[in-house]
Order: sequence, then structure tokens, then C-alpha cells
Amino acid sequence: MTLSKMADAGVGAKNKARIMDAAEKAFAQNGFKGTSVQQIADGAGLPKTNVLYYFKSKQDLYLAVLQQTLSLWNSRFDQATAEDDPAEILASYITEKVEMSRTHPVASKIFAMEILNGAPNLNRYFDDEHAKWMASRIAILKAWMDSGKMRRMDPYYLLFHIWSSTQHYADFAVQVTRLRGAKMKKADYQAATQQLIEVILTGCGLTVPEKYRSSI
Amino acid sequence: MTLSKMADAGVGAKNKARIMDAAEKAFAQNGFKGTSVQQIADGAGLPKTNVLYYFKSKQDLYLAVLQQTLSLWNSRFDQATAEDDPAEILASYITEKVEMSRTHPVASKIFAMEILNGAPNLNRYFDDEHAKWMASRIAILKAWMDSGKMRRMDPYYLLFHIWSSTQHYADFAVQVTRLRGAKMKKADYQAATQQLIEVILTGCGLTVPEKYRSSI
DNA sequence: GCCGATCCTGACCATTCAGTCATAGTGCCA
DNA sequence: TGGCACTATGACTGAATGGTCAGGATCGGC
Repeated sequence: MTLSKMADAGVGAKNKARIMDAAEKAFAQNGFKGTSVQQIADGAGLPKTNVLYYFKSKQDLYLAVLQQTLSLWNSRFDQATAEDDPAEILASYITEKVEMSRTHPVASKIFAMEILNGAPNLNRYFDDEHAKWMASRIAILKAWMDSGKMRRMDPYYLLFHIWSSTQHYADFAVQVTRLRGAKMKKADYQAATQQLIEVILTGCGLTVPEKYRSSI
Repeated sequence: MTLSKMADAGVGAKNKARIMDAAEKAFAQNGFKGTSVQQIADGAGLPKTNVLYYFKSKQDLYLAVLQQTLSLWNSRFDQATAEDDPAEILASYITEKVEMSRTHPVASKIFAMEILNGAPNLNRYFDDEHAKWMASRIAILKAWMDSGKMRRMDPYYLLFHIWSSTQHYADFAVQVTRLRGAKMKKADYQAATQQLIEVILTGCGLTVPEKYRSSI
């Protein structure tokens, strides 16, 4: 069951989901311009006209896929407050992010590709939701630093650091696999997660919480 | 002078470089399939046929650009030995990598795009040069760990960590700019570099060398 | 001033592209 | 049974695609 939703009950909503799944894979690999509607239709096992029946244009379909991608970007960090323990919150944030790379690599690639293309469809997203989210998270991080809970540092660079090092396992999976000589298995992701937590938390002057500590 | 080489003396070698520069930008933004020869020609201010005079096909031109990109991937870390100081070497490696993101963002994007596309043109690169480089660097890192110079950890994940967090400033520049509200200036890159060095080196159980230490 | 090599380009071609449209099948409620 | 909304699709179109080709310009060496 890789199909996106299957819900919506509607008769051909199943097809809509099937199309979006095929589109997601295609866009993630070849970008918007590099993907043809025909290619998506083939991937979904439907005639091209049927794709354009459900989505009135390629752009329309792409926006639907991008929207679906952004909706996955939630985490425990979203609800964190200044009273929380930064070590606990950041460790779980890193864990969630790597887990997202493992379970939804295609979504991560869609986002990466959109950014590389200059993010032409993310104006509103950056200016509205994302900017607000960012501002509030920066405030929490600063509060943690002010209260001496963690080392003082630039909170923007810290978030970029976490995003990049975790998403890398989705976006650059091909390189990771080729250089390691084998695909990352679940245990490998866990080991990578633990190492990221240890390095980043220690580097932030935090102690790794017991439950995130390596068993080695 | 953004033109690639200008060397080679040849009469139209200047054009060849001009074409490669235009192609680099176009491919970095839209990928191989998403870029048209016409678009590259326009960027270079030449008729399309002239582009295909110098490079017999779009694929040919792309490979030339990719090759040029890979040739930039050198650093001080390449010559490091087990006798060197890991703190010094890794700090300079991180510095060089961020500096590469700052001065050659397009090259980094080309590489990222190629990986996202499934790296169809990097088979030989991964299997030959890159794999050898990787093996030798892994050996050095292990030697450092064995001699107690740095904390024991997985050297693969460490390298992925460094690559991702440094290249992020090129590949995701759009996002970085939008969320910070301003383009990264040289001083910003330096601050980001210093923070990366502090976090990663500390996380590796290393002491940040004097000359890489923040002035704050 | 001639010649061959390099450089340059407009005209052209087969293919693929996103998207339209007219037509037809299907499910459902009255 | 009729009717209507939804679903489906083959045939088509104009534009853009990568690439070819034949002919012409420009150059250095003799």
C-alpha cells in the first residue's frame, strides 16, 4: 500500500492517488521540467488524458504533490517550549528527521529538487508558514541558551545543520549506498541517527539523554 | 571573469568556455532533462547550432560540465596521514568545503542534481576514483581513532555529516536566504563555518585548534 | 593570393511535448 | 426506462525538442 490516501471515498479518488504516487516518484527524480505527463501516466498505468482529467495541468499536479510533501514536515519540536529539555527535544527531532529520510525519501527529494530549481512554487510557503515556524523555533532555542540550558550559538545555523545532515540520507541515498557498498538498512539508519545525536548534542554542550545513548 | 578557463589558446576555446558556463548554470537549475540546448545557447549568446558544433550532443556537453565539477573536489584532507592532527585537518576540511559552497555554488548544485537524478553518469566515478579516495580516508580516520586521537565512531557517517552540512549552504541557498531574510555574506559564511567546526570537532572529542576558534 | 582547417549558422527534420475536444462508457437516483 | 453527472480516452494540434546538413565565413601558413 504505497498509494497516497485511498480515502476521499470518491469513485476515481483511487486513481487520483495512484497518479500522485507516480507523479511524486517522477518529479523527485527528474524535476518538474524533466518530467512528462506521459511518463507519469505510464507510471500510473493510465492513459495520459486520464491524468489531465483529474489534474487540469502538469503544474496543477505538481503543486498537489508538493503540497502533500509539505504536510509531512511536522515533528515533536513544533510543540516544544522554553521549559522543555533541549537535549531531549533535539535528540527526538534528529531521530524524527532521519526516520523521515528513511520512510519518505521521495518527499524529501521533491523538496530538495524544488529548492535546487530556485523554489519557484514556495514563495507563499516561505513567507507564511515556514517563516513563522522558524521564528518561533528560533525563539525557543534562544530561550534555552539564555537560561544556560545549552551553549550559546547561532540558532539558524544549528537548524540548517540538523536539516542537512538528516535529509542527506534521503537526498543523497545513491551516493551513500555506492560509497558504503550496501544499502542502508534500518539498523544502519539507527546507528547514523545515534552518531548524529552524539556529535550534535555534545557540540551544543548538551548531554545525550539515556534513551538516545549508544549501546556500544 | 566567470568564464571557465580561457586557456587552451584555441580560437573558439573562449566560446567553449562560455558555453560551459551557461550550461553549468542551466543544468544546475533544471537538471539534464529539464534543460534545452536552445536555453544554453541563449545563455551563452550564441546560436544553437554553434553549441552543437563544439559539443556533438547535449549529453556530451553535460558530461564535460560534470567532469569539470568533479575536478574541483580536492582538498587538504586528500594528503592527510595518520600522523597529522585530526582536529587541524578536519577543521580545515570543513572550512574548505564551506568555502567551496560559497565560491562555487553552481558546481555543488550540479553534483546534487546528478545524485538526485540517480547518478546515471557517475558509475565509473563512484567505482573508481571516489571509492578509492573514500577507502583511503576511512583508513586515516580509523587510524586516528585507534591511536586515541579522536573519539571512536563510524567514519562513513562522519564524512556524510561533514559533506551534507557544508554543501547545504550551496544546494539549499535559496531556503537559507529566505529563512534568514538576507543573503549570506562572507562574514556569515565564516560564522557558519566556525559553528560547524565547533559542533563537529567537539562532538568528535577534539579540541578546536586556536586559529579556528571563534572570537566571541 | 591561394588552400585547407577551423569556425559558424540558417534551414530543415523527426519526435515529443502539454493540452484540447468531441465522443463514449458508467453509476446512480428518480 | 430515462436522465444526468462523473469518468474515461483516442485523435488531434501547435509549439518545442535534439540533432543534421549543406553552405558559407574566417583564419594562419605558404
